[in-house]
Amino acid sequence: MRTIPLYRQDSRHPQAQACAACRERGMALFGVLDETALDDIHVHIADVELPTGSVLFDIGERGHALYTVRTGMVRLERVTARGDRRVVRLAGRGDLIGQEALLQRSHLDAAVACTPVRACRIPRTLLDDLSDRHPELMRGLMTRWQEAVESSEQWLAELATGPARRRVLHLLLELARHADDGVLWMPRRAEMGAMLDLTIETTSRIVSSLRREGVISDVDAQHARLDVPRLQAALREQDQG
Amino acid sequence: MRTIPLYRQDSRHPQAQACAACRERGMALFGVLDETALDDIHVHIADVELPTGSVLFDIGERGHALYTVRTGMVRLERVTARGDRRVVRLAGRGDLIGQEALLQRSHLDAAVACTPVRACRIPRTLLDDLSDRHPELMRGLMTRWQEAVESSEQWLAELATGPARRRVLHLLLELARHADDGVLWMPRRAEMGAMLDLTIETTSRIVSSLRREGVISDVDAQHARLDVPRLQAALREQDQG
DNA sequence: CGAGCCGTTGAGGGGATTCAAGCTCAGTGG
DNA sequence: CCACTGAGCTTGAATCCCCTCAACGGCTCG
Repeated sequence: MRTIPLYRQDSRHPQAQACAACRERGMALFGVLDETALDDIHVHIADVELPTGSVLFDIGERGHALYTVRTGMVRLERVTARGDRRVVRLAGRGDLIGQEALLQRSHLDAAVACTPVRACRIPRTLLDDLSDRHPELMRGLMTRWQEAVESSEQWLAELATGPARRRVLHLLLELARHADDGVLWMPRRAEMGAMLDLTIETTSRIVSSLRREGVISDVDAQHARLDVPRLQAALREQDQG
Repeated sequence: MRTIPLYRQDSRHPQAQACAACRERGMALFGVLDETALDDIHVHIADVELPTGSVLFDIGERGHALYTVRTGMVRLERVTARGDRRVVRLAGRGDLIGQEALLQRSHLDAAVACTPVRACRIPRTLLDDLSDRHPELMRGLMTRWQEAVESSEQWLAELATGPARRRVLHLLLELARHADDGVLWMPRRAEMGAMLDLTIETTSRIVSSLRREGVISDVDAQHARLDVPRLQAALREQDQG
């Protein structure tokens, strides 16, 4: 296991430790940079803490920063031509959001904290500079972009397709991917509705029935434990029967 | 209006003319390159013609090339966990597809020609080389990637949301964006179904009724003319009433 | 001419929405 | 202490939309 150099451990910038921790997990965008380059950038990156409901950026804003999510969940949502909210993607630990800021474009969707969130705010100008001096960064950026495409298409294929029960089951799978200790975050029914294009009532009925079937069990109002084998079984029977 | 230099007009590489034409329209990925650089790349790029139904790349393939669509429509589709086809995006003139090849990743969705297609096949290795020597290309690449994200999220928000009629109307709008002369390509009912997650019968019923209402009128089996104002009106009434 | 594909239309059933009522729970103030 | 309130969740009943099953017509092609 790599250890953090001493001079970095008690650095004047607490951000240095945050960046180093990310690097350890191999999830940092700046993982490819060498240590001296890393030391330069901490000052520009802010580790922000956001309570549930905070807006990282809003629709139409000309973005000045990108964010890497460190903990918690962020939803990316937009307003349809019809006028209702539609969640198009979820971002969790390690995900990069707001890339469009790099292109000086305005955001087409809003990023809202679904849970308390810690994120690293990376100014656009920093990345502009870095990408000149460190072209090896580009590959990481492209990878993040591709991951956004894949995540969005995955969402379309599994969470926006088929009967309501199937969509809820797949949402639970998706939420489980982001759960660290077996306990997953349960969105409110209205939020699940915005994610799956269902009404509050339908969502509630399905969640209740899954609870009765033992697929999920409540931990508290916002968290539940998931019985993955049962969920898989439910999905199989759903997809064939 | 810019004219193509003589030496390029009767170049040994017919591709030179194709590339120049794209550049004229400002849609070329390589638009930022200067002319000598352009001359170098023609040899590597192939202008391919594909009949309806051709597969540009398939799910799971390790991609070796990217494609810019010059004419026609390409659908990007994948197979859901449930086992059915789901179209997640359409690509038309000027769109770049298959970027994941750059990252040496395998394709997560298949690209299939919906109509006769002309496309430029750009080998991965060419772009690898170019991005070293011409870092200004990166911005264009990132823009294309962002466009893929936006297109996929747009698809999710408008074509996968709400009642069937609304979804069909929005699909027609999307198809109209790619129509050059007021005549748009009408997919088969089964394809529209795969795009909107509807059955053939439901799709057929809605299309028929739109025809009766005068929103669309057939040109031939595969093409129709669209009355945009009526479509807009139909959408308004759909979304409010 | 029959076979097969595609689109259309009908009838019936099922699943999601709508409308409505009741529930729990936290916060508030009498 | 407890009624009051409002927000969020649940459940029921009726309606409507979409799917399923089925039949039929137009068209191409062997």
